[in-house]
Amino acid sequence: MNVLSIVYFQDGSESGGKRPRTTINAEHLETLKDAYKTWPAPKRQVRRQLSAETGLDMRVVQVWFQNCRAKEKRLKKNVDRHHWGRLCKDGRSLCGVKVDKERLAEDDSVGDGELSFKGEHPEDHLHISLTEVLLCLS
Amino acid sequence: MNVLSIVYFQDGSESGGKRPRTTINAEHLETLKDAYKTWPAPKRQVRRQLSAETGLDMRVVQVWFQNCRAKEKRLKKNVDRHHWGRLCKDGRSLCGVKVDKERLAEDDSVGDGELSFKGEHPEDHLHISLTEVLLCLS
DNA sequence: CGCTAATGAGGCGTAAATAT
DNA sequence: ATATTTACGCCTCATTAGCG
Repeated sequence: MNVLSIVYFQDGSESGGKRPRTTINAEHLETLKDAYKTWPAPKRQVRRQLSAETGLDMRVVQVWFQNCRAKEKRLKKNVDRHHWGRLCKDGRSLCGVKVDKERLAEDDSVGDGELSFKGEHPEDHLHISLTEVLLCLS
Repeated sequence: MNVLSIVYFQDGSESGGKRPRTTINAEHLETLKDAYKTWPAPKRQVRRQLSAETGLDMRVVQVWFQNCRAKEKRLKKNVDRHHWGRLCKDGRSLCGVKVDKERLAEDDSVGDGELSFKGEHPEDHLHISLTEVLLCLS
């Protein structure tokens, strides 16, 4: 049962219909993420500052923090080995990444929760944490 | 609930029918391929720029990139190390994944072009190919 | 013919909207 | 504030169809 809601914009004017989807670019993201690190649930005043800084609507900023908190929580659940194990189960794919259980890593140089890549050339080598991968894959 | 969308053609006319096949000439191709080299999956803003630059409809540009990626993938059998190297170059981040060149994998059990994950428990272990990761990250 | 522009189904991520 | 749902944009994949 969808109801057309009245949306109050920053300038005080009101408009019918939904707020158009905002695209948060990399620059905005940097500012927001930075703020999030030190204060994941900022009060109105801080949000106002962020809003002015980025040019984003205060409501947009608020929703972003809400979603970011939700995502972080979701992510923590994902890191739970049970979830991870479930994703890998039976060689099912995760975001197109197929798991090959027959070829498990047997070395000890790779720490827990880490991914290592060994390419043909040294500059191709890579070491990232599982959390980062999940962030990327999520 | 799908709704038949109105398609706006290049000449400005609109119709619910099919879009006539666009002929992408050599000049367009050069621009697009050039852009593709540095960024195979451009965002809306870039596509808009390309669209304005060539005179092609934004949708046409988007489809071209989609088809181009599909073609590249179709043709690519083995991993192109240059592509990988370019992505990791200078420790830049890709999709939020930071590359730590200081922590290269030194074991030999991980084959070329492969990623290994070693978790706390055996069932958490994972082995995926670089191609799959690239596909996922692309 | 081969090549490729275009389509449609289906999935994913996430901003926005709504419910609790 | 959190939890859930909805809507949108973009992607892939398989197919279809138009042009040289």
